[in-house]
Amino acid sequence: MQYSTNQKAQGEKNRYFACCRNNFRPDLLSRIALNDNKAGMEGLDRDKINKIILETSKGSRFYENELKKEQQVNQRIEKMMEQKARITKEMMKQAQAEVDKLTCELERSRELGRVIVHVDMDAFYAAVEMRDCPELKDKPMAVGSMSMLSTSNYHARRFGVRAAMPGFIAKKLCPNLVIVPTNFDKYRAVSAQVREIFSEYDPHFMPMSLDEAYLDLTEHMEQRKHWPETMRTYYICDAKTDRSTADAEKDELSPVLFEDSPSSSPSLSGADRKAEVFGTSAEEAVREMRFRIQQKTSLTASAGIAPNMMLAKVCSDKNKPNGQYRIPPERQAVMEFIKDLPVRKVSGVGKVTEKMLAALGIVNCDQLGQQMALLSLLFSGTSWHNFLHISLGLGSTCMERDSERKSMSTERTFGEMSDAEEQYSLCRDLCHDLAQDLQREGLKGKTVTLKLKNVKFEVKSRAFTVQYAVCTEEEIFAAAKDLLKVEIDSVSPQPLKLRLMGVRVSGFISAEDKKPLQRSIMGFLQKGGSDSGSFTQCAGSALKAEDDSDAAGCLKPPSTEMKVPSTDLSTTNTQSDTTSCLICPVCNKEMKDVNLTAFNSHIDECLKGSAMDNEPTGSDAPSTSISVPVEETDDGSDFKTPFFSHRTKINGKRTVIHKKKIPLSEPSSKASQTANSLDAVSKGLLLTCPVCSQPQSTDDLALFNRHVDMCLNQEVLLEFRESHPPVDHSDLALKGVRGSSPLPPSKKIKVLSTKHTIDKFFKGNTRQNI
DNA sequence: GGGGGAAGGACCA
DNA sequence: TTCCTGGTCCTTCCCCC
Repeated sequence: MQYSTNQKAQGEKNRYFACCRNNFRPDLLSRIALNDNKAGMEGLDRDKINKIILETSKGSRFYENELKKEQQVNQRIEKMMEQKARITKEMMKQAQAEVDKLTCELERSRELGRVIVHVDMDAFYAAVEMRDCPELKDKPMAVGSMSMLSTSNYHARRFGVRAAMPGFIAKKLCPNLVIVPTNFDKYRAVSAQVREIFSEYDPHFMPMSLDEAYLDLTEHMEQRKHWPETMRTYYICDAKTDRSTADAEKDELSPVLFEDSPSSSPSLSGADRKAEVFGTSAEEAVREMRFRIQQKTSLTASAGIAPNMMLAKVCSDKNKPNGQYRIPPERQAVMEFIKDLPVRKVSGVGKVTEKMLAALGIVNCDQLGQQMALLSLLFSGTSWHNFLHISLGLGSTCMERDSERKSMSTERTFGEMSDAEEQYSLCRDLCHDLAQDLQREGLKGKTVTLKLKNVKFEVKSRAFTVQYAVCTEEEIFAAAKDLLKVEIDSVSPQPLKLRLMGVRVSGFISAEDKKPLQRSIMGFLQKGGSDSGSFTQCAGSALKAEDDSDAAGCLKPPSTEMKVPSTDLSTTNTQSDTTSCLICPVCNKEMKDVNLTAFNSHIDECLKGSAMDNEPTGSDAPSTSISVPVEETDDGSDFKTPFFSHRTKINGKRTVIHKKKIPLSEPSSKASQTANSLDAVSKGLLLTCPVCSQPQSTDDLALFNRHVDMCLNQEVLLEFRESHPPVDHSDLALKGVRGSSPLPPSKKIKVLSTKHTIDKFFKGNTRQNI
C-alpha cells in the first residue's frame, strides 16, 4: 500500500466539510470518530460511520468526557502554537545544528545487520472463534460484549466495527453483527501453540501479547544457510481450514504434520504427501513460520521483516491479513519506506500526538524529519529524539528480554456504585485478587495506588507508599481503604458515584527480596552476592564479601526488608539446581557446576571431617568458622542472624547486610556453638544447634542438618515478624512518605503537559547512543 | 539542583 | 441502556536533603 500525502490531505479536508454539514465540530471527531488505522478498514465510508458513532454517543457521559479531553488537547495545541510564534530565526538555526549533529551520530550507529521479525496473528480472537464455529465464518462477528469489543473479523470491519468499540455502537453500525463472548483460556492455548513455533526460530523471542511477538532471526538465518533441503521441507495438512477444535487437537497429535522438525522426523519423507520446500532467505524463513502456524492452528499470521523493531512492527501491518513484507537491510530502502509513512502508523504515536503533529503540518515521516528543528524546540528531549529516530527509520535492534515487572494491578468496571459500604467491600475484593496475583509471582511492593473512575468518566488515582513492602490482602486493603475513605469524605455528604475501581501495587522491592521468605541453603552459601540475587552468578568469595560489608559500613542502615533475606528455593527442593560456583562453608573450597544434592553431600562429608579433626585455630581457620551477618541497628547493637552476607538493591540503592566472620574459638557465639557441636560429633554424643542452641542427638548428621534447616527457616520468619510488625495504617493514614505532609489528593488543577511520551521501541542500544 | 513520590495522561494490545 | 483491562512510560509538580 502506498500512502499518498495529497490524498490524505484531501481526505482531511473532505471530512472537515462533511462535519460542518452535519453540525459536528471537526475537532471532536478525532477522539470520537472511527479510527480506521487498522487492516481491513481501508476505503470505508467514514462520514457515514462517524455520523452513526456520533449520534449514538452524543449526550452520553462518555461523550461529554471525551469532549473535555479533546478541549484539553486543543489547549495544548494552542499553547504549542503560541510557543512556536515566539521562536526566532536564531533559535531555529541553533536547533537545526543540534539536530544535524545528532542525525550524524545516529546515522553512524545505524545498525542494519539484524533480522527482526514482528509476527501478528490476524484478528486473533475472532479467528479462533470462527475456526471453532465455522458458521461464523461468513458473518460479521466480533469478540467481546455490548460494552466493549476486543476484536472483529474482516467482514465486520467493512462496517467500521473494530476493536475497542462498544458493542452497542457496533450493533448500530452493523445490525447483523454477532458478538461472541471472550474465552481467554482458549486463546491462551492457541497462543502457546504459536509460541512453540516461535521458539524454534528464536528461543528468546519477545511476546507482546497473546497474538503478537518480536523475533530476532539473525542467528537462525546464519544456521539456516547451511541447512539441507530436508530441514526446510514441510508437509501440507489437508485438514479443512474450518476444522473444529477436536480436529485441531487431533492434528496436534500428529507427529507427521505438526510436531514438525523434519530433521527429527524421518517419517516425514513420505513421498505420497504434498511437500513445501522453503528457501534460506529471511522471507522464506518467515513464510515457513507462518505456514507452520497455519498448519498447526488453522489460523493465519502476518509478519514484518526489517532491521529493527519499529520498522518490523509497521511492516507486519502492511500486507495484513495473511501476508508479510520485508524492508531490505539497506539505508536507502528504509528511507524510501519511511518517506510516505503516516506518523500514526508508528507504534507509540497515538491520536493525541497525531493531532499535535498535524497542527504543525506534519502527517508523514518525511515531514517529521523536515520539521525536526522546530520539534526540538517545542517538545521535550525525549519526545523529539523519539521523533528523530522515527524519521530516520531507526528503532531498537536489541530486544529487551526478561525486563522486570514494575507494577501489578486489578480493576473492575461496574454500573454506578454509590454506597460506601459496597465500595469498601469491592475494594477488599480487589485487594484480595491482587494479593493472590502478587503472591503467585512472589512480589511485594511499597506503593499502593487506588484508581477511581466516577460516573462522569473522570479518572483519579491516589497513591500511598507504606513503610514496608506489602503483598497480603490485609496489608493492601489497609492502605487502599484509607485512600478510598479520603475520596468518599471529600464529596460527603454527597455519595461518591463510581463506575470503576482499581488497586495497584508498585515499587517492588529488589528481585532478591521479592521472593518468598524462606532462605535457602543456596542463599547462605552463595559466594559473595549479587544485586540480582541470581544464584548462578559468582561475584566474589565469601571472604571477599566481608570486605564488602566493611565498605558498606558507611551506608545507611539497611532497610528493614533486609532482615528478610530470601530466595525462592527452600533447602528441600533444590536438587535440580546446578550452580556455577559455590563455596563450602566448612572447608571453604570452591565448587563449580555442582548441583545442590552433591553440594549438600560435600558439606556433610566436610562436617564429618571437620568434626574428626576439629582443630580451631582462630580467625585464620576458615575451615571451621561460620559466617554470621551483623545487621546494624539504630542503637548500634548487632543484629545477628545465621546468614551469610547478602547484598541487594532497594529502590536502586545498593545495600549490604553485614557479615561478621566468627572463628570457632570466639566464645558465646553461635559459631562457637557449632564448634562445640562439631566437637560433640567427634565424641559421638550430641550436637548443639547453632540456631536454637538446643543440643540435638547426633546419631544421624542428615537429621541434624534438617533440624538446622528448620530452625533457620523459623528464625527467618521470627525475625521477619519482629522487623515487620503489623502495620497499623490507621496511624500511618495518609501521611505519605514525606512525613508530616498529608497525602490527600491534590485538588490542584494539573498543568497539562505539552510533551509527548517516548516510544518504547527506542529503549535499546540506539537510544543509548543519544 | 537532584532524587523521588504523587498524580495524571498517552499509548499499547 | 451500554464505552474495558492491565500494563508501561512520560511529564509535571512538589518536598526534602
